[in-house]
Amino acid sequence: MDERRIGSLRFTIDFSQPLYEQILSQMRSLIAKGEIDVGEKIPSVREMAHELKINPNTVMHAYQELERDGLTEKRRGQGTFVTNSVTQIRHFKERLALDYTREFLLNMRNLGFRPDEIEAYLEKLTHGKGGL
Amino acid sequence: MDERRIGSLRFTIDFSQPLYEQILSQMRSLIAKGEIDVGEKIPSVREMAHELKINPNTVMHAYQELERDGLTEKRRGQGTFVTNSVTQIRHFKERLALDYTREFLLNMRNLGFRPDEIEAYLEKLTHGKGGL
DNA sequence: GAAGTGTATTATTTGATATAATACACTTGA
DNA sequence: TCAAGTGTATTATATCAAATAATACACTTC
Repeated sequence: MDERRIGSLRFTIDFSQPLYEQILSQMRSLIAKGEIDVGEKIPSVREMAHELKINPNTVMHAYQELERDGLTEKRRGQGTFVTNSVTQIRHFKERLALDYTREFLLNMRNLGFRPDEIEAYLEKLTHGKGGL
Repeated sequence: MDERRIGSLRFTIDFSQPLYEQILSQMRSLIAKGEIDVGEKIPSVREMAHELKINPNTVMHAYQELERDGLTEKRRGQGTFVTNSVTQIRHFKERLALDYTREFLLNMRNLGFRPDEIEAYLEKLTHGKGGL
């Protein structure tokens, strides 16, 4: 587990997942939660690679996925910027939320849980002592 | 997408995931839902490999995980059997349900959803027209 | 003892992941 | 103008997980 600060952003890298996926998911989260502003510049490929001590190609991989998500736009010679479209970001969140929820429901149903049981279980876990 | 019947069991194999993981998750589901009875014999490594047209070693991999889950017991010269312990199976379901739910909550929170929003979203999706 | 079990070993292939080194195209600003 | 900083592309290499292949061994049942 390795933690690095890049500008005002905090990144945590380990070896449990592919590096580019870790960058991708953390960047998605930062943008989705508005911790990076709309239109704001994100760290350059080279800076990110240098700070995280990984290869620029690996960062590139993550950044290309971000653009496919519609979350960023690249400007040659300038850098990579979060999209100005709040709508784009909202759509991304809706898309991913739907994916996550469907996967969760499928997993639980494969264990034999019925829809009402799933809701009850989630509620119990959410409201339980200790939270989460 | 390839579908095979092995005895009374139905298996579906594709190339979206590692083969042993597909066997593992489908077998887990069959046992968890009681579609294979407690104490019942499951297909032999060789039979499964032959029917699914894959390598016995790959089936072995999945079966070893099943045993680590506490869902099966192996008897040399006889075969692999679902555990007789209903408690074991219940514990496995509780363990996995907790994992799935925690992962789901983490994913949603990373998108900026608050706990009450997550519950509301799940409920909306579950009770919506079309189901699932 | 033959047939069917799980198990172990060794070798090989394939694809995803990551690194490395380099070069090119574009933009900005001194 | 040109240096510095951007994204991009290419080629080569290394590593590891996943899967296959071929065999052999130990055990159980009939």
